Amino acid sequence: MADILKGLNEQQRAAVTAGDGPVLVLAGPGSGKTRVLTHRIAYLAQERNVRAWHIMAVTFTNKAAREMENRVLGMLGESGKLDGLSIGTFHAICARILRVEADYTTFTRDYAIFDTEDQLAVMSHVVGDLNLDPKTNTPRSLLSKVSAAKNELIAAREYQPSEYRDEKIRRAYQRYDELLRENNARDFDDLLMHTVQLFQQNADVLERYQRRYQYVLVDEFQDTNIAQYTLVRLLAGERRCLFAVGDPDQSIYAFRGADYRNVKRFAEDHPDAQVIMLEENYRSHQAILNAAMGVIDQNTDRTKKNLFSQRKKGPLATIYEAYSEDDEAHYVVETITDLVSKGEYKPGDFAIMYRTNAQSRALEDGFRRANMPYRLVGATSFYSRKEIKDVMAYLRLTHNPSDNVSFERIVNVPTRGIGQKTIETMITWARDQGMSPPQALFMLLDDKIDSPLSSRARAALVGFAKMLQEWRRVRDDLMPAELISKVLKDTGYISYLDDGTEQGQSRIENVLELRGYAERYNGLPLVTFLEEISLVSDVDTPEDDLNRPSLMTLHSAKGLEFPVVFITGVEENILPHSRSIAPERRPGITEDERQEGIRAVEEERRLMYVGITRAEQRLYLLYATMRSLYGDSRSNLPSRFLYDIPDAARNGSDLPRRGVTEGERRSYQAMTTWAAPASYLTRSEETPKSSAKTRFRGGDVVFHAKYGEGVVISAKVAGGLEQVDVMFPGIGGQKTIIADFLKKVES
DNA sequence: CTGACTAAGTTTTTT
DNA sequence: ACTTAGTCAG
Repeated sequence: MADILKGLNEQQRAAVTAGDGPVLVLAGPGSGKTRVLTHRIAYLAQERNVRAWHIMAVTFTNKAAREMENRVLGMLGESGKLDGLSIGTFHAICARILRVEADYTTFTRDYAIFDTEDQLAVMSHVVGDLNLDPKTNTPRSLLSKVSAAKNELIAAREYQPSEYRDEKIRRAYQRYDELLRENNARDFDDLLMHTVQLFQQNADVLERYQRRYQYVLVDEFQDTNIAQYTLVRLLAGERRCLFAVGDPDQSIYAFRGADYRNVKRFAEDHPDAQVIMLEENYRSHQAILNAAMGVIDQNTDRTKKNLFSQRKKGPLATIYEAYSEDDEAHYVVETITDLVSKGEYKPGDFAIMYRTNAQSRALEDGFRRANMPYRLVGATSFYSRKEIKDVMAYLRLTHNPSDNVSFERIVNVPTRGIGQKTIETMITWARDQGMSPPQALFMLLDDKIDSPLSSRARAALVGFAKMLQEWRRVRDDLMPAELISKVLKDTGYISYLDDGTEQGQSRIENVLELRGYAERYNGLPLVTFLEEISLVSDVDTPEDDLNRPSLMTLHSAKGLEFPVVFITGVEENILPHSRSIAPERRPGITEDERQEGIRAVEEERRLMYVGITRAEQRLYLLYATMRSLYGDSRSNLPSRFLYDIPDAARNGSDLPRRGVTEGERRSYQAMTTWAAPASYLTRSEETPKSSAKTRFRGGDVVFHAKYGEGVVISAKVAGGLEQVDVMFPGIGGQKTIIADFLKKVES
């Protein structure tokens, strides 16, 4: 007991030792959330004699799951009480349940799991099948609607269209699900929704799992969606032994269905829940926390938290105004060099965070120029590389011949004379025969079968079919790695990649790395390998402990901490991202759209908050006055979030003034030449152009994304566009701006 | 059927 | 700027 509770504060202990009822741990950043959950598992196993078999712990990523498992093992490993403990992501746990309970579902045990790319391929077929206009109904947009519905547990036949556009979505959803079924495949959202359906439709199955999982613990609860929350409630059942840990202020995945209101729902659904708040921060010193609170306090619809730290005082947040992204990179590299040479920090103590992956480029250049090694976190994941996906498609098709997406992916890779036309003929023919294309492919092996294919095309397809048949024959006798070797050899895939370029070489290395990785599955069935690869985003990076500065997006910084943190590109249009502030710039939007815009900016604010709170000792916030984006050079204003940081918590560059003072407004107003309303004009003056009403008039205070606040001098409509002359004190000059780019500021 | 050209569209990311 | 999807001549 002493061991497990050692080093925990009173609230943390209360959480770890809480009784069997529902428990909600609401905790700030750096308060030891995950630690509490880890200790809770060890406590249950050791002190309460709960068999590990009865415990299910859900984490946000696979990596977090592995780390948690290791830590629990470290705490009570020798007692060997962890048999059967389930730690993993929702998706991994659901995938396994669906496989084990396949008899209760309409999919076979061998079902494939489709990732985003596969999903897009399926949805493209849907657009074709339904003759939808791909301009207005892109596969991507349809998919996001379907995914949102699934996340809310709305099945295709329950989807209620409320307007005409939704009717198309409903049909697309239906067709999409049909195609998945034909492929014997589920997408990520299905894993969750189908598991919920399995439990809802089979009381006996649910009861079995409720008996098994008597303790359900969920980490990062603010990032769960409705499906996940429903699942957790079903499992907890009458016992309601739910233990959820989260921080609504760190919810940054709403864009993919996470709903931080689950936290509120949990409290409402469990009125007797024990709610434990952890506010003490063990990570950062107070100045950093004050900066973080200044930013997050601007969000509405939240419970205010008072973050405090007993750490000794540390430096204030430094704001640096760079000229450009190159200067930004330069400043980062210089600062690191300086702090390292003083012996205060080692290279691995630094992290550089940014909103978008595209921003890493200039930083990488900077590091390379200075000959400083760095670590790039995330970016293109190993498993989303083309060459890896190709090889995986071969294995998946071998395992599940109904997988049309994999079939279409590699039927002509490397090129073997099977072109678009042949594939089309083949698919049409297969459909006419009531078979899947891969099934039809095997039919071609029989000479007597008639088909509309040319003899050349048929010969090419037969060659491919023979290979596939051979792989299917040996798949149970070979280890996964051996099967990969055979596929590579039979298809000549390696020489296909070897195009003499460096890129080709690195692709070959990647494929060989995949084969090396598959060695770990020696003795395990192919399906285990396939399933785990589908549910994992990236390979273990053994260089994780490399002593280098890390570059990452703010999203991938979640859960991490570093002594020194730089956040770059803290600018309007980047953080908050232009897409999230688009609604507030657009005039004449509906109330719903406006609310949507506010929600989007609040999520950006939480992202900024997550970034700031990663810092233990030093925090640098950078913005550039000039930055190249999509080719041309643009300038952004410093992010609104910077202005929310209290003066007492920051030093460095002074932020440019954003507003218009009363004195400036009056003096600029004196310059105004009113655009006279139409009623003031005589008939002769009333030309079609000038009679149009302007939205702005002299004296209005307006906001422009680039120049900040200004005062309208005059406005006129010409060529169908409202042109507004505005005086901007921020730049000390006058500009003519199209009205659409201006927003009225309430004064 | 393949390689070369052109147009379009650019968040965040884990599963 | 840069990738990538789609079109077209060889």
